[in-house]
Amino acid sequence: MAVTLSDVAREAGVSLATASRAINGSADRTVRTDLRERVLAAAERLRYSPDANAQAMARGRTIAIGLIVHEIADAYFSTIASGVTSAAERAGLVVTLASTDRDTARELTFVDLMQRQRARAIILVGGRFDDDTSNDRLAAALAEYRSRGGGVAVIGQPLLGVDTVTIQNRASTRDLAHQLHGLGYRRFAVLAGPENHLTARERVEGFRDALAELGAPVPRDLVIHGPFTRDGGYDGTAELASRGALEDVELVFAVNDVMAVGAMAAARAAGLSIPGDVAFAGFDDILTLRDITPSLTTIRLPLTDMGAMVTEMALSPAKDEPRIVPVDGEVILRDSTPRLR
Amino acid sequence: MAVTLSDVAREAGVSLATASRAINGSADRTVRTDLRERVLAAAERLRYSPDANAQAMARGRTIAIGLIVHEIADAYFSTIASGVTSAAERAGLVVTLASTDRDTARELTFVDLMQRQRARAIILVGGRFDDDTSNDRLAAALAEYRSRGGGVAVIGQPLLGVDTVTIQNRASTRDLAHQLHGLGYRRFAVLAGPENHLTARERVEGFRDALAELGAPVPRDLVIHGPFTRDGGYDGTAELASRGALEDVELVFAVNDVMAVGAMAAARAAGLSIPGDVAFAGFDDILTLRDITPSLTTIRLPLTDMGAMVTEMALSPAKDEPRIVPVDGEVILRDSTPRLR
DNA sequence: TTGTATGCGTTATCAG
DNA sequence: CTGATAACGCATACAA
Repeated sequence: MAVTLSDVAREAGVSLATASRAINGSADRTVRTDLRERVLAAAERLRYSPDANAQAMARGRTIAIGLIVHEIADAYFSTIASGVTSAAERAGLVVTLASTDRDTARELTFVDLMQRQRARAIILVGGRFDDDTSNDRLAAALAEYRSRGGGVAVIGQPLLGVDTVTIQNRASTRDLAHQLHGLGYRRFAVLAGPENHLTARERVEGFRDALAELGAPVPRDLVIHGPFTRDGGYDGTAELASRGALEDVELVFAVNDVMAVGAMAAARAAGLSIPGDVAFAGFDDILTLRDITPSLTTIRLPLTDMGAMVTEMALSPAKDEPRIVPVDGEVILRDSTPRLR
Repeated sequence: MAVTLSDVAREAGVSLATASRAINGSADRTVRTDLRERVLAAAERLRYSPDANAQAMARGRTIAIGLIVHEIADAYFSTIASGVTSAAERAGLVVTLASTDRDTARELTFVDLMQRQRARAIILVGGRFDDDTSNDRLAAALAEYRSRGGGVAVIGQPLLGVDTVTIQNRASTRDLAHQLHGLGYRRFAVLAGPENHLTARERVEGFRDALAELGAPVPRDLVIHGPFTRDGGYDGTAELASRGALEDVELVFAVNDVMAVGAMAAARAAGLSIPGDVAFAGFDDILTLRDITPSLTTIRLPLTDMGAMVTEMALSPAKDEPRIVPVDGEVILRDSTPRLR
């Protein structure tokens, strides 16, 4: 059925080996021009399509890299994914995508799957959880994958023993806290995300620590935990509103933008005006932020670049100690947090 | 280096064939229990990981499906992609992702790439362009891929000769036009997207035709063409504003949501209030819409479901005529288009 | 039920 | 520079 390289060779009147060399045509152009052209013509005529699986077998390496994200429909992840696909294309590789829906068990399953696919590298993106068991399991799986020659790089916390692009969460939210304080804000609430989500936790800690030092601590009961999603932001704010807490709060900080955006929707639904009655700030600077009103103060992350960066790391050797690449967030003040006093 | 099935067989003291049968363990459980267990134990001990490429060769089929989208960072595509990855996971398949940046040439390249990967199926999502040459070329590539046993399904216009999930663009925008007319709107402008983009064109035509029939035709100079992106919406609206055209216009219809959202940002930048000075409507009902203000009137598409649907089509036989599955859009009236008179 | 032998489509080794 | 031929890792007819 399928036309193979042997067919091409026969059609061109050369040996299999010559056909292979002519078509691959890599570094060693050790094939006579007329033969090469005959082979190429034959391939064209027969509509030959090399079998990547067979090539992978013979060569001992594939052209695939695995990308594992929490949720591809989320703007944060899809933007990073865009950076990954671009970098992969540049490197002549294809990316195999897996979306775990934040299920650590599924993460493990997908690492195994990529392993079986003999992917060149695995890229894992998404904050880790405070769960030693699952982190250790994952670290072990990745270590084994690496021991078999695969490359690994992660965007998240550097606790998997592999190359990591890590966001300076604490420093960024400290910075944000200082700037907001400078604008006159003193009474804050925090939509803190899941308690065991390390990214969320770091962001909260940086924010609260800085504010405590500044003499404007965030009361414990104004730190609301919930899902790291839009609805998490919405529900958390709805809860604050129903408690009447928002009347005393000047600014709500959500640990990521989608939460902040959901939070603003909830505030509006509760009849509050933004930023008149309450101000908001987020984290990530996802692209869709440009178009929400009022424009949201946030911390910008170079998401696409991070995708490209993590891809290059995953593909480069680095045999020694795991490399840690810190990424700074840049505070962007916008209309959602006007000067207060 | 790598541990192979032969290693497992030797370790378990059985033949290669038995080891294969024990580990694959498919329909025919034709291997004695004690042997099977010995093999499984050996595999576990040796940390055996089957080579998917070798399996693909031996079996004659892979477990990969190819997904080609215009831009994975776009909410429309990433939501569909989410539906595809879910459906693929359910089917025990992995998805190889390619983002073309709306480049038809690259689309062709990726089809070829998926072909080489011997992907089980190819899913192509994104509106076609009015460009017979590139469409024909693509159709030919897909036909060849199918003739080699691959499945193909598309979300877009049914002009590639393959199974297609097609959005009822005309009917949907006609419906929208009627409803807006019913709300009292008479003077419209349209952000029409690229002139050669078929989805954009269909949406514009349905909208304009209906309005013409209703006696409220959209003047040609209020139909602005531009990119199918957020910035396309922004720039188109900025142009309308700078021409002073928005003073006479009651409602701006953008052929997709990201354009509408960009358009609203531009209107605000021009000092207009929404919907006080001008109303807006979009198309797609992307998830992020929930959180923009005012909430945007649009036409809802079941994006995730469409992703699942197109995956199932691509994976199912259907040897006869290409199947066309129409998807209806549902008009959702929101705050951006209040009753006018 | 198990084992042997062959083939899958390429690349790479090693002679000519 | 070219051509046999042996891998690559696994599945599967066929034989035992």
